[in-house]
This record gives sequence, structure tokens and C-alpha cells, in this order.
Amino acid sequence: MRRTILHIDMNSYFASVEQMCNPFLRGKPIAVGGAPGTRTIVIAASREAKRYGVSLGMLHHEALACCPDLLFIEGDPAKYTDLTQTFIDICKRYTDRLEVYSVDELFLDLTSWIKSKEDALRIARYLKEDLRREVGDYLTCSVGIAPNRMLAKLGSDMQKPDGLVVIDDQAIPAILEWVEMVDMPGIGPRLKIRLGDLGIRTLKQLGGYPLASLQQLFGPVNGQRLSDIGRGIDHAPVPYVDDIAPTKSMGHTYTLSADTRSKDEIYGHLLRLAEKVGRRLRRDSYEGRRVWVYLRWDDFTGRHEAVTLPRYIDDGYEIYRCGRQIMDQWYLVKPVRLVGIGATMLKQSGKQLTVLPDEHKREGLVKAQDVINDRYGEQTIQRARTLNVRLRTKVGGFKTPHQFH
DNA sequence: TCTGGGGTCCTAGGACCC
DNA sequence: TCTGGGGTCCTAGGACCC
Repeated sequence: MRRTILHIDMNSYFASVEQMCNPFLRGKPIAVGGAPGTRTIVIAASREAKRYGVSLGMLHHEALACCPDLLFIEGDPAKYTDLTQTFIDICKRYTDRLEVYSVDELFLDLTSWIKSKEDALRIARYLKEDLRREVGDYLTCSVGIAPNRMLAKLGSDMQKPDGLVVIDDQAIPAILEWVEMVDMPGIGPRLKIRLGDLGIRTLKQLGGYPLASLQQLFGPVNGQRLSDIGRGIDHAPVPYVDDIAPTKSMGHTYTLSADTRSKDEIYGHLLRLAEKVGRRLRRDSYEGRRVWVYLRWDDFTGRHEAVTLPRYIDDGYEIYRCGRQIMDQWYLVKPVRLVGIGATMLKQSGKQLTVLPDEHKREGLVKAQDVINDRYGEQTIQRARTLNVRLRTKVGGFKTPHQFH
């Protein structure tokens, strides 16, 4: 069955939102990044900044070298996720098969509603018009329409900003011939190098390569996946909107403002991060049975270790104790630049208050902490995938677009 | 004043059981 | 007593995504 998949990609999302909320920033080159004083990189650049060559992943000083007038804005995840929810709500009017792929990307399956390419274009234009009207014309999106997710995503990438690209059956052969590996989602820098060594540079060459060889080189699953990519094949469905995959792991990492050899300092961060993990576990009603810790040295190598517990936990201090037990064995061979801790082997807890008085007391304390920290606590970038379950963050001082008109 | 932070999936090897 | 095979689970590490 021929499908009609839409991919929606918000253009320069974080930067555009900042410009939309603050008219002073409009028309100016801005970069969104982490808090001042932290070692941070550019995580979003406005189109004005991109024109100067500012790009994602750049260091502060690199970005400034490209564009001396660049304005740095500290990111406000709550603001972005809140707005994303608006997009999701609008898109839900068009289909119940919708996946929130990230905070600024959505996949929609419109197969049931569409008979022709013209239908698809018409619906895409309605959708874009809805977004424009209800969110504001400062934010634009690029839309790709294709028979599968991979090609739809490719399509949305082909025209920016404010694009609308249909990749139909006639267009596919040309796409496979021209598109370079580097542009394909699923083929990262490492794979690109390995494929290049095999003389494979375009999708068409990849698709023409013997499947058996690809599987031998990259494993059965990855080999098949690569071969499919090369032929423009992608059978992955767009799930139903309410069909949310459960979270499999939760963790936090922190890059120190300066490298350290002090275990005390590391443990301080470890405790803070572990409490953060615990709060998120409880907030989303999860418990974990495995705790991992990670240190990254100054040379960017690192050490990782995990421990499996006899029971499930969701308490930050317990998580910290497990992590610390591991790290107590470690010798700090080099200065440390990053500390991380997290929980895996998660299950949904569906937790009830326990009867034992001591436990009860502990749980009450934990709950109070959650409330306080959710209100005043740190900015946790939520997985966009969980957005349609709940959006807890409230946006202070966020102006809706029509207030500017 | 080199390189953030949040995840997922696949692979390969070893342990263990039948 | 020796030998083999299959299946499953666990774990570390690598690659990728936004």
C-alpha cells in the first residue's frame, strides 16, 4: 500500500522562538546555547546568524569569530516544549497517526485521507496555514511529503525555510542518484567514512551494493538497513498518537566549568545529578534496577560502569550511593571534565503509598521535594517523545504571537 | 580559552540452562 | 565421562539521532 507521510521540521526552532518572544532579537544574528559560565556550544542559530556561517555545535569563540555581533541567548527548554505542544495539538486535527520525533520535528501519516499528490499538497498547505495563524508567522516550518518517513525527512530538508517539497515515485530515482550520504539520516560520520572506503558515495551506489556484503560488514540488521536506505525503502510505520513507547533509561551528565581531579567535587555533582534523575523517575512514575556512572577525562576518553540491583529504586540518594560505590573503586588517572549518572532497566511503577511508617515518612519527604523542585528546579530538557503524555512546565513571560500584532 | 546534553538501537562475547 | 548444539539473558561498547 502506497503511503503518504509528512515530515514537519521547524526552521531554526529555538532561535526563532526566542526572536518571536523578544522583538528586539528579530532580524539579528543570535545563537542559543547553555548558561553563561558553562562550557557550552551553539545548539541553535537564527537564520541571520547562519548567514554568517554560524552553525550548530560551534564553540562560543568560534561562533563569535564568524559573526562578531552575534548575540548569545541562554536556552529555555520549557518555552520550546510548550510551543511544541501547540504544534502537536494542531497536527492532531489532521491525523491520529503522528509521531513527535523531537522537539522540533513531527511525522504524520496521512495515507487514509489522500488520493493524489494534489490532495497531499492541499492538506500540507492547510496545515502550514493553521500553524501560521495559531502560532505566528515568525515561526516557519519546512514540510516534506513522500511515500515513507526517510524520504519525507529528506524532503523537508531540501527547502528551507518555509519549504514544501513532494517526493513522489517519479522523483525517487533522481533523488537516489544525487543525494549524498552526508545528508541521509541514519548514516553518520563513521558510516560515511567506511562506505566511502568501499567506493560508495551516493544512495544509488549504496542501494546497488550487494546486500550480503553489507550485512557481512555491518551486521545483519544494519546491513539490511543500509541497503534499504540506498534504495529509498523505509517500512517503519508512524505510530498512533497515543501509542507512546515507554522510556528505557534516564540519566544526567554535566560538564564541569573547569577540569578537576577532586573526588569531593565530583561527588558533589554526582549527588546533584542523581537527585535530578530520582525526581524525574518519580515524576514520570518509573523505577530503575540498574545504575550507571560515567566520567569523561580531559582527553575525551572516558570510563563507564554499571551495577544491577536486586530491586527497583527511584530515590536520588540511593542512586547516588550506588554510583558512588562504583566510583570509590576508581582512580582518577586524568583530570575529569564530565560527570554522569543514570538509571536503566526501567519499569513503570504505578506506585502506591506504602504502609510501613518509616517508608511512609520517606515517601512523603520525597514527594515534597518533587513539588519544590518542579517549581523552582532546574531546566530539564524533556524528551519531546513524552510531550504528548504531559507537559508540566509553565512558561513565564511567554507572549503569544497575537500580542505583538 | 578545543568539542553539551538527552536519548535509542545494534553487535558481539560470555554465562547459563537444557 | 566426554562432547555438542541451541536458546536466552546480560553486559560493554559503538554508532547514530536531535
